[in-house]
Amino acid sequence: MTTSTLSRTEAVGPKTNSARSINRDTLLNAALALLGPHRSISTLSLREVAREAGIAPNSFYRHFRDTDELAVALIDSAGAALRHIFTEARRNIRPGDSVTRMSVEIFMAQLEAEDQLLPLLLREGTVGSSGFKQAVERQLQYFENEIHEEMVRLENLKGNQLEDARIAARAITRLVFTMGATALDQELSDRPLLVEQTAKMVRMIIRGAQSLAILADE
Amino acid sequence: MTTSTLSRTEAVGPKTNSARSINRDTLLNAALALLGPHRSISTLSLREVAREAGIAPNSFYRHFRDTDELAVALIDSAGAALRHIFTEARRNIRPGDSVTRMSVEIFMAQLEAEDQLLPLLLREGTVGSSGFKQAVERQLQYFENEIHEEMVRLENLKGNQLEDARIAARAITRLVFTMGATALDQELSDRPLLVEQTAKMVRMIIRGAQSLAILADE
DNA sequence: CAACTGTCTATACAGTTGTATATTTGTAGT
DNA sequence: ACTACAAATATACAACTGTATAGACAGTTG
Repeated sequence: MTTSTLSRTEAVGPKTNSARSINRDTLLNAALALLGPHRSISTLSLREVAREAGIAPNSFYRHFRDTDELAVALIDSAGAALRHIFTEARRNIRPGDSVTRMSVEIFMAQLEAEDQLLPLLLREGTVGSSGFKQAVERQLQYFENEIHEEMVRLENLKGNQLEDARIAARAITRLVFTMGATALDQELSDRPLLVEQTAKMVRMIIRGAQSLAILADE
Repeated sequence: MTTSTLSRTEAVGPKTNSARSINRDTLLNAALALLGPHRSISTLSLREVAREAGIAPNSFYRHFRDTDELAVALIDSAGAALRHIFTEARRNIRPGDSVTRMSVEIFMAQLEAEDQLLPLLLREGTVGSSGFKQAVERQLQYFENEIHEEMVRLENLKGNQLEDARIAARAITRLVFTMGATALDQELSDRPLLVEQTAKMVRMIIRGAQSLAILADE
């Protein structure tokens, strides 16, 4: 799952290494295991990851220049996996269901998923090296694009116009991610309420965007 | 400025210490100086702060249990100072001005303020100890409350009803803070555009909230 | 003055970190 | 089977961390 974006190198694998070969993915998984649900990537040390992966500290350099490069790879990987989950899940939505609520629910469900990929993306937006922050930003923009497309598509069906759909999509992305991050630090029992609130927020934005568009038409 | 919330202890000051006395504030300022515009609190070490403040490492313990306690104090202090700035600035808005746009502009202006208090609050929401994250959350809720009050007040004037004003206020707070954090990592020249976008997002939320309220009434 | 107070410092220690260097190991090619 | 080579390791080092311990200093009390 998490390996999909990183298989570039292993396809060219020069040696048919022994079964216990060490790739970038081994290290990524080790890092993921260390992170758990609350710890931040920036606190990972090179030695710690190497230890977890069962290799010597220096072997780390064969795969990543430093922990920062690993962090970026982790973000890219998590983002790709998540987007896959989302597009897959959205394909199965039956017509008539509330798309926004459905999406928010899928989103929040991922908070508790075993792989802990979403928390990764939620937590790490604002700290770290600039390269790292750019990686997170990139992933957010992918989501933003998908939401944008979805909005345009739906509104075309309804024959309405959406002014600044781009901005609305941006607002929705950021808002949902922020609320998700908030949810991470709260009790599990509070989450349904948060899902409800977040869905309502999203509806506010969509309706507000429509309303502003109508005004602009007159 | 940043000392307002922390003057508890110094008022009871037991000794008339020599002129170069070391308070919590001295350490807070040292930490602030080290942080600069991009560095995260969590990377501060006890020794580093002590060095910057010009005291021995162990003296740190006289004022804070650990760097985490200092971080919480820093957040509380920054939040209080910022809220003061905002309420002050909002008092001077002339009737007829767009409150939301005005507020967003004030907000974004604080991004470049010398004290760097806002960036502090924007950056540190999602990482760190749970105590620290709660401190940030607390500050966000203060802002949320103020926006809520403002919304209720304005909508009373217009005779409209606001459904879920609370949720709308929450959405606005989180969204503006997130967009602010995004702005921090972008070129200065891009910021006016971001201000525009963010203001529009806020207007979407407000209008969406109104629109949903009207629907609920029928 | 002497004793006591709280504040700050100096020294020290064990642990961890990133990385430079040299060495071993396992596999492929001829 | 022997060499060549890449991958992984072992050892080492200087820097830094948080903190334990003990001592120096100034100000307030008796």
